[in-house]
Amino acid sequence: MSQEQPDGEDLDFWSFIDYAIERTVRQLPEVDPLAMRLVFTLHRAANMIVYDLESSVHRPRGWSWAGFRVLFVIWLAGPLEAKRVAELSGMSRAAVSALVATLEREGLVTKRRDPRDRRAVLLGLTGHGTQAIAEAFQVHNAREQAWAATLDEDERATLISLLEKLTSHSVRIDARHRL
Amino acid sequence: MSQEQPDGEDLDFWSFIDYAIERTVRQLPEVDPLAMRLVFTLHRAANMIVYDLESSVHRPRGWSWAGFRVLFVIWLAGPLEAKRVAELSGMSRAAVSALVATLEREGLVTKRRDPRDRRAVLLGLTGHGTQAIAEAFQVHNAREQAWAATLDEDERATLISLLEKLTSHSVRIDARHRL
DNA sequence: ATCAATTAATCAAACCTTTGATTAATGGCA
DNA sequence: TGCCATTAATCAAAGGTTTGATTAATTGAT
Repeated sequence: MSQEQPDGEDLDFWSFIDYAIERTVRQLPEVDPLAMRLVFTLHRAANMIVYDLESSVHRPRGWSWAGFRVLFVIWLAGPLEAKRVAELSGMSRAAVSALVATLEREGLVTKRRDPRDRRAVLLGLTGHGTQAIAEAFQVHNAREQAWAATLDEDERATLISLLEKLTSHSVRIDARHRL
Repeated sequence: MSQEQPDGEDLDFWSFIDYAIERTVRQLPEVDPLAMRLVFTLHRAANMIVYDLESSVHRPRGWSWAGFRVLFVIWLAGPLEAKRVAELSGMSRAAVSALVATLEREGLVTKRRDPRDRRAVLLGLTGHGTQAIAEAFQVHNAREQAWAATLDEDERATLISLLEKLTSHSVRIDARHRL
């Protein structure tokens, strides 16, 4: 038992993936351990970075990660239809709608009906919103730089390139995406 | 205007990042475009894959992505303290607590007080839960393989290695993490 | 010109996540 | 032994996300 089945209680955040792969492959031989490790590690990395950025930069400003993403899109590309904001931030229209209600309440975002299409809502930033996102983004990017500094310049470029390859081929496997 | 400031309304999911970097660097010269692109692309990739896996594999089974992650941890390492489940799945104890309430209601997970430490709750899978996660994981991994097939074997190994380097050095920048 | 199909935003309901607080249990130190 | 600090799970409150439904507006075909 002690050699055959290592006690799950001894596992920690870092050791889990190796254990998981070993156990899974043993139980389900047709499982692809490399694919498993790839998705697990990618999800882990993104989660860790997002949690760090959100808790160190955005929450202290009263924002959420999602709120920051919407503010960022509107800052750069606004005023913009809510539908487009949803697309550019990778969220659903319903999520943007609920989120914008919060951001509007906080005096960061403005909403008005698009005169050219009465179905559509145009989202813009208030003066305060513009100032706040410009400031926050600098702090955010400084933190991004701290993370990116873990890799050298070549590694960064490689990582980006591989991730871009991964995402751009999503159409090939008909990946589900938000509407 | 037409050359100087491309209309935000022409942007789509794929073109946004280039536009965002160009615009940001122009407004805030000290911004590091590579770090920006790295974090953006990583978050995008993880988001796309998770959304695809969740909507194609887990939601049809009545599960959420988070539910799947908890079931997976308990399947492999359980029975296990809730605290440990939280650590291995990268969630907070409060999140696991709320999630397990749902999974227990669905007859997938069992909870009992740990006789050795009355504060702790031991989480295990029901027979049905065990069967369900084993089946779901095979479908899940097949989908993971579809994603991973976008890259060749060497690229996969490189990507994993870079992501692992990125995450393991989180301690170096004192990254915030869940308690 | 009319109608049906499509589109945009929001709603409803359920679930997931966060922080800090709460309650109960444990461990270590004096 | 007793007390205090720490620990574990849950609670409370607020907010974020999903799907399908709803309401209103637009578009395209006849």
